[in-house]
Amino acid sequence: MARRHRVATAVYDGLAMLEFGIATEVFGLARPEMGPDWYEFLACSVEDGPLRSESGITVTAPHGLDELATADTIVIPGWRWHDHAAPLPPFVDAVRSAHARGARIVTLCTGVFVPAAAGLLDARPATTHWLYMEELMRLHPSIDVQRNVLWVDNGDVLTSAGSAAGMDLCLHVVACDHGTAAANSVARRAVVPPHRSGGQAQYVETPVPDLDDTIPLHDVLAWMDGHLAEPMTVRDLARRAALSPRTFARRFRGATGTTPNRWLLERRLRAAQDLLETTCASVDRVAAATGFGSGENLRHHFRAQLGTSPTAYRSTFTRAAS
DNA sequence: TTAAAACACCGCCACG
DNA sequence: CGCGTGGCGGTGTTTT
Repeated sequence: MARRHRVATAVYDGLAMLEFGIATEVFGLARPEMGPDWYEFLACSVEDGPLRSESGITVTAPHGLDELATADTIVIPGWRWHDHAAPLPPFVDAVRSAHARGARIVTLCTGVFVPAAAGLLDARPATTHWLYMEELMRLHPSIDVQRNVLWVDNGDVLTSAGSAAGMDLCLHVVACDHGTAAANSVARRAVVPPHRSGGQAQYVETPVPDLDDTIPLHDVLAWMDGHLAEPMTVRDLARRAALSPRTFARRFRGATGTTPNRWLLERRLRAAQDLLETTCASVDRVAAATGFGSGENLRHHFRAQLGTSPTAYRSTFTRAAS
């Protein structure tokens, strides 16, 4: 049996505790229900102490920089507020060589400055907290900075926006490794919403909207979630919300950061993935149960959004669950 | 794969 | 004036 997937999370002076905590929550908690192949979590000091978090709390970690050489995934929480231009050279080198031998690099918020300094993001898309985008573009002009997304997945280097978006990225990583059902289970335990896609806006226009305005929208959102299998048009949804189609579309974007159809497609695909992982229903049946109408249609979207076919996707999970 | 019909999206603008 | 609304139509996407 292969050794467990090792997730090394970097600890340093000026550590952002919330983001470190997100990595701990997702990868570090004991999860016997996930079976023996769950992650091995290593907190690694990448410089000599004493190390203080950005809030002044002193931290010590049980592992050191050398563990990065054996990690399959390296998580880099928010980097200290100073020193964005040239993070610790030994740390940057360790990240570069880990990446070169195939390790996956996952950054939260300003953690992006480390792979950026290592040259791993040149001419590639990446994101960070909106407060630091200008600085990232200035220090690394060749990076294709994505301004209004929650996270970006390049396969080998994954970057995410402000603090809480790190949770969405970590859940995405779990979904890639263990399937959406596993990611949903982690999300449920952490009591966060199951999934926000990478393309979702970093700041929605009305983050804390007044109740009067949004309850109808929330009702519609919940209704959509509960009726994914049924055909629905924007006109229907607008009527359900007692708004004109034009206003409904605008409010929808304001509240969710996407358009109704894209949101629906996300949800339907998620549901389809879930059914493929957890049932043995035929592709046609899965398509019908998730609102795609026909297997052909499901295959089309599966390929466009996820780059595989439903059957291939399922087989990676049925083989892993032995 | 292509074709065509239906639908979604969004800029534009008049209206209250 | 500023602000949200909602109808119109061009363009792109989705479905069959």
